[in-house]
Amino acid sequence: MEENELLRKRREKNAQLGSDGIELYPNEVKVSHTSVQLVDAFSALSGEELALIGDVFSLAGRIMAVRSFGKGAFISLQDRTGRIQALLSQATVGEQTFGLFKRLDVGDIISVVGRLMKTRTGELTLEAKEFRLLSKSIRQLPEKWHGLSDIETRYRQRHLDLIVNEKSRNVFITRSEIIKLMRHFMDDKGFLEVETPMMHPISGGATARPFVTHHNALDMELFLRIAPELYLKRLITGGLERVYEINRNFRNEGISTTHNPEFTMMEFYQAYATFTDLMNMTEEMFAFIATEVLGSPECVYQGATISLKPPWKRVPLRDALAEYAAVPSEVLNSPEKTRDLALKVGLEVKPSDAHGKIIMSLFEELVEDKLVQPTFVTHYPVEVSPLARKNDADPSVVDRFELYICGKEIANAFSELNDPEDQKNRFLAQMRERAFGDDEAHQMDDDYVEVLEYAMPPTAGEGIGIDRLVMLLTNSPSIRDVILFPLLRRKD
RNA sequence: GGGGCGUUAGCUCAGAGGUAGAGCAGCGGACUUUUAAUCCGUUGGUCGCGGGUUCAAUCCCCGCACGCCCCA
Repeated sequence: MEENELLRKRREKNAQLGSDGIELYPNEVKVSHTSVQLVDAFSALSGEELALIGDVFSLAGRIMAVRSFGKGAFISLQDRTGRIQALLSQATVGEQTFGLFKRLDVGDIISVVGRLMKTRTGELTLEAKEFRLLSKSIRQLPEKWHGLSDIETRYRQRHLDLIVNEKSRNVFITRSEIIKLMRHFMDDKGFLEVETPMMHPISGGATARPFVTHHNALDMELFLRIAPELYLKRLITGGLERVYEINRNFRNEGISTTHNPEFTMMEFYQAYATFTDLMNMTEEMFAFIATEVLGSPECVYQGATISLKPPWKRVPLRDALAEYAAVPSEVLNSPEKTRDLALKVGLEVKPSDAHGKIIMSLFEELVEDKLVQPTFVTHYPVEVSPLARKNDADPSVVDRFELYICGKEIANAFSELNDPEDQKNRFLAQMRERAFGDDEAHQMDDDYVEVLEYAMPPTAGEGIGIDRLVMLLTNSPSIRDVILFPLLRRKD
């Protein structure tokens, strides 16, 4: 980075501080409280009451603002919990120490030890008895009032975003809470958290293009996983019965406000459950998390009020096409009419595309956006669901649902296919799709079929897109707002 | 991949074919209770990069890079 004048002056200043015997990057420091602990515990007390407590508080944090007035200065000290005002006055710390303080800069990290007091406007303030420089900054922070708003800089220099933008900080704190609550919810129901491979010799568990990598010692091609599904079902076959995994998936596809090439899923499998059970469980889980995080099962997303209070709407995919796009069932019953409609609405249809695949495309084109309140869309075509169990009454569809909220797919679940012969045939059908040029079609996985031959219990499984859920609960318009380091092109 | 918009000081933003502007930050000074502290003074720019038009381009034109939004 180019050396500008400000940077050069700071370096010179630091050299001077150093040669004056000031340690710029000392190590050990004892901190007794956080800023918010003090604000919460002592804001209600009067100055007289605070005076009785004494010099027992030590804090560390970053200087975010300085308001100096000659022989004293108020600073805003920011730590992980928030901010508190501190007062440095020459009368209290002495001329020499105050002189050192005046050489510090906004952005420096210091510790302060002192007592609590009230200013005449009633603000709780830590009056320093002593302070210590803990880490010297040589770069200027973004502006104190407007903060950092340039989107690109916020993503590329997330540390600045986090220092300066409280909103951004809160999004990631909430993200962590959401995941913690989800773990809590799953653990309570007797699920075991597991970790399965991120590097797969065969890419499977979803229809998506994988990232390819190579293991040198084994001279083996490997794929970053697009889903943990097949491994988790091996664990179900192994008798663990209830497992979940919260981790990254990687899909080699475009980037948008709802897509990052690596994203986080919570995927879980429950033996002796059906996809209907999972609908109930998902309602319960989301309402629980929203209530814990927001205080109620309602949230506002980009102006729309969303109620996560159960029960949510459940609608078979074909009925959704009728209800939201006025597509009659006689069209969906006929492969020819379905194809004609797809062409009419401008979809790209290949001659090899199966009937169910076109129905799915029509749904995505005509219905998805309209599903604002939480909606379970059920009974997807068998052709687009190679790992799901066929519906007993109608084998052209599977016992599957996708959850839509605010027009976005948030979860996908189904009763698992555990008939090894059916599974083998589904893989073969996918191979044919692949031969017709669909490079997202599922690969053949003979090892997985063999697993099913040992008998997997009837099971239902679900994947929940954590990033999208966090977007919803933090009212974030872009997935990049909820991923600390979203993928960007390199900037040289 | 296509279209639209954007890129000017550390940050937030104005600007106009003719020597580049503000606020904040910074620097120097004043000030013992500030709250975007205040007051006086002041430094700081490859106007994203490369070409073209022009006497003259940061501004107009073309291309590229990066970002955002929409579409596929």
